[in-house]
Amino acid sequence: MTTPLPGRPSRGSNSGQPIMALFDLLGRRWTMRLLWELRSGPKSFRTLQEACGGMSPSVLNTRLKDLRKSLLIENQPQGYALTSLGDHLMKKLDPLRDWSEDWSTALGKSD
Amino acid sequence: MTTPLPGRPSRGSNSGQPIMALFDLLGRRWTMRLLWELRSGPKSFRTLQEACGGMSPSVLNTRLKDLRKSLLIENQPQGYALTSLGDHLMKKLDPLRDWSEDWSTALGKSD
DNA sequence: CATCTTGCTTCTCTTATAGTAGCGGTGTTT
DNA sequence: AAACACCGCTACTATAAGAGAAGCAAGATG
Repeated sequence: MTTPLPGRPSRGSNSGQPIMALFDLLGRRWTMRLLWELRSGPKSFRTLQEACGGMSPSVLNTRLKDLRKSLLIENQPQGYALTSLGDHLMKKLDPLRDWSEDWSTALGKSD
Repeated sequence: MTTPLPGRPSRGSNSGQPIMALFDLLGRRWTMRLLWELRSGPKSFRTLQEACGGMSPSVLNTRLKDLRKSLLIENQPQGYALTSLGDHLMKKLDPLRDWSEDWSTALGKSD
């Protein structure tokens, strides 16, 4: 499957609106999780794989490719790392942590 | 597949941390998109389907089920609508629209 | 009665992801 | 040099998720 990028139609959207491309990109298994794991600093391919519970290397590789194409991560000597663009995105996603706590409570599974 | 909920292990995470369950839930095709479409008010099954470019009714149905279980949407007389919980989540996701514009620019596809 | 819309269900086919194995390269230790 | 340990992958098969078309039962409308 092709990497979803703003400016060109994505899955279920022929408008090419950036937000739709973003949902298409993030709405794939492991994508948000991977970015989340990289918040704490660069990680190697295998470290990432372990951090994600032994996720399939084939999928990991395709995700890493997509995220690189999307300029959200880059391959540095220390390993894969968020770009400043990716870092900004994660900062936008950060409030989700608080929300998910409330969510947990609402569902009566309040840890 | 089972609906990911906080408090129980989700795909790639045996911790049951709410944020992981959230990523698991949102990291599925159409999920974020559906919530996004409901921001503007309640929509019927078929309206939603059209809004999402004719997405498969089978998938739509399972997503709606999942989102109801997760208390993010509910079935009202006017159609499917965000719960207050779902509405709060969308407010947290709203800054993504701005970010995606910057993203678009960075990729040189500035609309 | 006939016709429309709505919320689905059922079916088959294709695509995405999981899971295991292993390669070639680099660096370090013996 | 040989052995090991790591690295970023690639190739393969098996299963699960999603696409796409058809249609059905229930309710409203003519």
